[in-house]
Amino acid sequence: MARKAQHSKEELRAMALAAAREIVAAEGAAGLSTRKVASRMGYAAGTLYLVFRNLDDLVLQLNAATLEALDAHLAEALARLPADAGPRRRLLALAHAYYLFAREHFHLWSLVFEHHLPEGETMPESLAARVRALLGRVEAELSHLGAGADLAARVLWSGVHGIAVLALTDNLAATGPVDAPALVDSLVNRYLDGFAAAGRNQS
Amino acid sequence: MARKAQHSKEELRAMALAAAREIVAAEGAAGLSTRKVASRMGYAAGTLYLVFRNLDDLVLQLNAATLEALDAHLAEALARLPADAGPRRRLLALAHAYYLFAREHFHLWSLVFEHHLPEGETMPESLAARVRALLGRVEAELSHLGAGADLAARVLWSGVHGIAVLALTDNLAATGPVDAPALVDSLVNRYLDGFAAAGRNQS
DNA sequence: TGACTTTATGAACACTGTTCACTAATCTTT
DNA sequence: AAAGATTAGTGAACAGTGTTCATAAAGTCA
Repeated sequence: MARKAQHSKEELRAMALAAAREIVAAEGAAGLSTRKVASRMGYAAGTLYLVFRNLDDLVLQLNAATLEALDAHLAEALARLPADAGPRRRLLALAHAYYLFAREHFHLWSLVFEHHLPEGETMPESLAARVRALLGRVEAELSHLGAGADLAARVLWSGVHGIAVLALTDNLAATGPVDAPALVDSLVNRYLDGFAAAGRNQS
Repeated sequence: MARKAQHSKEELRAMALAAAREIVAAEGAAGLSTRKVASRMGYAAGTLYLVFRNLDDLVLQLNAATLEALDAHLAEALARLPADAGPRRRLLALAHAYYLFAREHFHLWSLVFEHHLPEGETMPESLAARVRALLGRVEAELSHLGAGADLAARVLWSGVHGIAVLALTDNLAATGPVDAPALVDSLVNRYLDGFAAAGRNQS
């Protein structure tokens, strides 16, 4: 052994992710650079490459952490609900919590969906697992629908995500003021109503 | 006057947008650079600044063109429908056409939503007008709902957009194979069912 | 002390967006 | 035809980017 490490690799990793998180939160994805992350840690840029394959790798790990925080945020929202709250109420809570998280952590949340991995490469399992966990939360609240719950979960998840994207990137604001929570309510309530109606017709 | 222009400013603008479109379509937003656009036109990079304020400005104009192409694509889809097709059928056609366009022109379509304008700046009217035109198409098919048509239009538009985003960026694929058109069908049909049911209860 | 190992550096490379002094080609005027 | 005016377009420069890698510094062991 030689040159006692100031920080273990695990510490370096955590410091880099924390620095990157602060930068993205404050300046957006465009403000992120290896030199800026490194200098915030008190290291040279080259040091990052001892811990990450490249900047893409760092972003992927930051995104996994963001999804973990989102998951915790959703769990809290559910915990605040009365114990006897029904599925619809719980789904609405999840949907609104999702939108609030996206708004509060806009840049970090954007990075998750705007970071395209290089052609052909596949999402690392660490990230995929986090996505599954989130979707699982929605599926759990829809299990009473029986067959079709997984489809409904994906529709609602995507729908709420779409509302957040368009509302927060001003792509809807061009058409007048947007009340995103009202859109979320309408989506969840009408979709669930429709699902119930369709079910009655079939049976 | 001196040094007869090889191309008028309008021609330069069109050439630059065409070059940028090809680059983005082939390599994605990350592959776009002023030098690459210029060299494809047979000009130096500096020339672009005679026609565009900066690269952001070029991207904004490219995005306006992309939305124009999307609008034409939607118009075609409606035109292919039988003249007696009802609103639901027309809405489904619009939704599926939107998804297909996003899939076929993935990189160009992504650029529209992933290009955040600098903090505080507002979307140029040329783009805003195109967004309004697209949303107007959906609203037109929902006018039979009376009050709440504009809300429903935003919900459906956002929802279909969200499905396209998550399906095409593999953020849902992590949870197993995704049949995006089936998600679109479910969203539009159940939401309209639910809207009809809610309307009955109120009256 | 000398040999060995590992940590971290910082210079180098090829690239980026953007600016601007300048050239070369054309038009206008003499 | 010659001289002067005008401008389209250039290309070098600047500050920044991600990434690599020889090298220096600092520690351990014999």
